[in-house]
Amino acid sequence: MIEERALNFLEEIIEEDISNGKNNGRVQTRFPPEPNGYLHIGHAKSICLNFGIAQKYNGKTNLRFDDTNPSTEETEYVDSIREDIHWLGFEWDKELYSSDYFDQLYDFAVTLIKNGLAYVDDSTAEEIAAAKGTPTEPGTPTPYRDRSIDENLHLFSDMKDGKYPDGAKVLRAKIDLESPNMHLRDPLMYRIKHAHHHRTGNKWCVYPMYDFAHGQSDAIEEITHSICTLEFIPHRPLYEWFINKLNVFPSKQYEFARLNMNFTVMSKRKLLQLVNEKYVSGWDDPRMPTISGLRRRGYTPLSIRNFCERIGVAKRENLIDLSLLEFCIREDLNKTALRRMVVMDPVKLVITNYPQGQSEIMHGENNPEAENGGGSREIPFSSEIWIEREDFMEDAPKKFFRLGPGLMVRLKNAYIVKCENFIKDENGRISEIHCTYIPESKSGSDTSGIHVKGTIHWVSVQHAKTAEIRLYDRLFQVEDPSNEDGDFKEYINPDSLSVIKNAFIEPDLVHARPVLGYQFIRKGYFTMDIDSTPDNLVFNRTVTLKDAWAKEVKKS
RNA sequence: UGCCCGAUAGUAUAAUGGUAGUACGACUGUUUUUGGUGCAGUUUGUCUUGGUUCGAAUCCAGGUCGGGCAACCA
Repeated sequence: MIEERALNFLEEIIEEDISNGKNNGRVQTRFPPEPNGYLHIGHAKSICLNFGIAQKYNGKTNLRFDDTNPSTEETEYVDSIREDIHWLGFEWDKELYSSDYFDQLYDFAVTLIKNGLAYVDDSTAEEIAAAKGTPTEPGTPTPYRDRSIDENLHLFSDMKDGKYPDGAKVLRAKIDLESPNMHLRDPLMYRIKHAHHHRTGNKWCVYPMYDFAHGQSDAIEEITHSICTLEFIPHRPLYEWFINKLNVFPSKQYEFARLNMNFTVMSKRKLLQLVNEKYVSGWDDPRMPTISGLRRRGYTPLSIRNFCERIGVAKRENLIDLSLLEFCIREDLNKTALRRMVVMDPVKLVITNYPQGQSEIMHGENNPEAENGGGSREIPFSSEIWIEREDFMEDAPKKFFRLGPGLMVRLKNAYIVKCENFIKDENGRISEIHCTYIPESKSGSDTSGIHVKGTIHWVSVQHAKTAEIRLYDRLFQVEDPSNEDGDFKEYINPDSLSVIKNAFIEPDLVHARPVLGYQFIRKGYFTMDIDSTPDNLVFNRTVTLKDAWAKEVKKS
């Protein structure tokens, strides 16, 4: 966990409320997703905020599905949302649905009608929009605004009873058509939708709008602090108007700036497009900023919670650097990931003075950050090994601390070798590197007195197994795809996924398990993908290691 | 050209009238059997113009810039 930090503005408000004895010091929050898509890292911010605040101030958090629009909502999404919140490490108090309150909301609407504060409007959507005016011009009443209470009561009842087709009528609050706040210009409360609802089935054909459901749901649950994102600020007066006119529990709404991250998109609508149009394999594609995508990519719940802590909470728009998220996962995985050796772009290295056909067992620490190295695993060594092609250069520059003619390196967990020769194929490509090894330089019992600058990873040819490795990069080529000209999908990074079919892996990795994080030494952090089978192991790259050499190369 | 919200290093976020700090990034150096990790250090900031005050990032006024608001979406 992160050490103590200054309170964010919401915590300041809450501490003040508590010290003023507001709600008897009770703190109740809620996380209110609409089940019309998968949760993403932006939701994680909201989850950590709502659940975190409740934990911190001895309160509780409800999970409430905001399911007032039957045409977009599905139980698949409900299930994924529940799973993701649990995986992040949070437990909700009550699991609730806005649809639980449909009867009560209907009664609220009737109450408002009876008080002359709501009316049934037969106008079309276009007519209503036109009569609302514009931000700079006041709205005008439609011909139905002054219907009698009795008529409104009957019409609304008939709406509920299915006597009208979709769109024929709506129920509107009677507030102020000239308000500078557009949300107060007689907002819609109910619309007719003859649609099947994932929970209430065909019971209803009228459904409340968000604005008539959200605040009252908060009130019913006696939510003390209703935390939402900035775009709902102009809704707050309406939120309070309903609470006031209905004389229900006075929940208070507070708004913070949603998370934006560079090189990705964060709207459910856009993410759904990527899924539907097959730019990615699904909501849980490891390139997606969804919780399920990050999970499959190898991110840990702790890393995401730490990230949400570090980005802070405020009211100004922000665009968070992807590098902070990457820092958080490296920080966590560095402490826990098992170190293994994998060669992805192999070239053969032959040790000419090591007896052919002979092999020996080396030992490698599981994790140098852990106590006692986290234990060790066995690594077979022999006279022919695979190394990375990029670890050899025919004309090595001065600062290249790897292999080249006459150069020496340490083979990780094994011997120091010296390059004596190399062979090229007919295309001029290096096909084999010939080295001699120094028998006294064995790891752990090195008496050679030789110090080399570089250490490289390797896998014994004779003992190597293979695996499929999926390398991921940022999904978009530009920092803020939504803010570019044209369709955001034009900016998808064509190299966001590259697959290596037959990487050579050290034998111990056949025991790899999903969920665990691995560090393929010098290559990055990896995790086993759900597509993996014993016959075809598949690993996803979670994130690369920081690479000072790559920077050096880039500079020149 | 209405109403609302906001503006502190490259990116975020503190300082709540009294020394502008922290994290990430970038850059140095150091350690290292991962060019990883660790450690040490450097760099860069209060949108603007006035005002109040002994003192302003903070309070006030004007301006500038950014964002939001006119879905039978949430």
